[in-house]
Amino acid sequence: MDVKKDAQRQALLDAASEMLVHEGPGALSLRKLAKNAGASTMAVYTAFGGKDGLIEALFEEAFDRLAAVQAAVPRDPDPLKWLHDLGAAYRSFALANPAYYALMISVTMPLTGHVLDANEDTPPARGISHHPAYSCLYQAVESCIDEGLFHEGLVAGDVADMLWANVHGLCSLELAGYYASEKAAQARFDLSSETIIRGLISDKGRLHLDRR
Amino acid sequence: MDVKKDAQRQALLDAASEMLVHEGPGALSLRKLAKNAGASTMAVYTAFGGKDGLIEALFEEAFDRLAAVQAAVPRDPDPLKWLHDLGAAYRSFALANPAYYALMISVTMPLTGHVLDANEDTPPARGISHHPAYSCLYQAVESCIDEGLFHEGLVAGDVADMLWANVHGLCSLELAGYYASEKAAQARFDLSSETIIRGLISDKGRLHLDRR
DNA sequence: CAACATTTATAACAGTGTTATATTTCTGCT
DNA sequence: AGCAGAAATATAACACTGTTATAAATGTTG
Repeated sequence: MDVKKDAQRQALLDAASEMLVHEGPGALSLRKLAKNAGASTMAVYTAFGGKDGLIEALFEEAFDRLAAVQAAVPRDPDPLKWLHDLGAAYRSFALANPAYYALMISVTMPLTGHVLDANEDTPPARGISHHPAYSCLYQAVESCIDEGLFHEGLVAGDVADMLWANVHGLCSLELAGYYASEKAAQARFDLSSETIIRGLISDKGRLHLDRR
Repeated sequence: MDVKKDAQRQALLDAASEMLVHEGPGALSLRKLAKNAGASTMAVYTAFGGKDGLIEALFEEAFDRLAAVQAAVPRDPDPLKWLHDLGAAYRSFALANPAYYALMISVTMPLTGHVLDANEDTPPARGISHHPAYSCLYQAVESCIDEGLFHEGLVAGDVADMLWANVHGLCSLELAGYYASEKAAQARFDLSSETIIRGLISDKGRLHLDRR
């Protein structure tokens, strides 16, 4: 019965998610999880192959949630506005789900495990570039380029990567408590997006910006 | 004898640093550390108060190393060039010391421990804004503003924070393996710094840029 | 229905950080 | 100097962790 197996797997995932959100990634132990989900410790091994598999599953769920948040952002006719709203939604997600966000970072930069060696085969970009969580951002950038709002020669993927890295840096520092207040963090966020947009737009984009 | 105590403390710190660099943060166990340093497990408790204290000490050492790298960057007469070189040096540090860099991130965003609650008192910005590792960046931005290269109304601290967050985001994603190659990562880095500078400079700054 | 495969539960194993308990060492004062 | 008292040590125990072996129960298939 695949349905029963999937049900148990989902129950474990839900319980793990609950523990993750309420007690943080550090409090996620297999024994407590099994107790909370009303299962045995071994269930985690048959369903996920071990703790790493469970973390990976939670990692994917985090990205799915982010993708849902990004997809829910209204596609403003002005691609620059859309781009801005996507960034704000990203930050909202990070602030609303700090444990998930911490998990997303921790898995890609494994602290509990080992440091990535140079000779270790890292899955190419972890396939994030092709994840739904990324596609909205990519499309918004593409729209800006198609409408000639940006400078000549800019490649959508490069620009999207840059924007992603920027909001990621801002959010991770904010969650780490680097900024004195949420207001200060918001100010950094606004300044960043404003500055980067200013650096990207061409003269035509500037015209477009004045006109709206 | 304080000198003896400090010597033992330094020996433990050196051994921990060695283990951190060669085996990653996950392999740093107190028992192995004590064995490597030729001491007892309790020595870590008398010297650092526990593993958290040790991690904190390594964290401070990481920032000190970063500060040294930043301070070693030649202070180019052109503050924009200086700013660029500081960013490049930051990335070099992150790539050369991935374990230390991972530690810097992990402590500020405690994964092994708990997630920061809203009611938890986070030391204001962890005092990083006043750390030597930050001051070069701040001074370079200040120079740009003093020379009128940037737009009116920009505050040095805000701009420095923004730049820090940006390079941090880029480096952490690069170390996480998000980019297909080092060349791709370099391209993102160049595009980012170029775009942000373009977004910051005023018309006078543009003139300055053309003239050099 | 019987034979095989899979998934459970229980317990054991090898680790971890931390703490308790003596023992030793060092410090400071008369 | 010598002797309290304090501090640092070493050893072992404790409560945990993820993982693995073993055996019983369950499910699947010919």
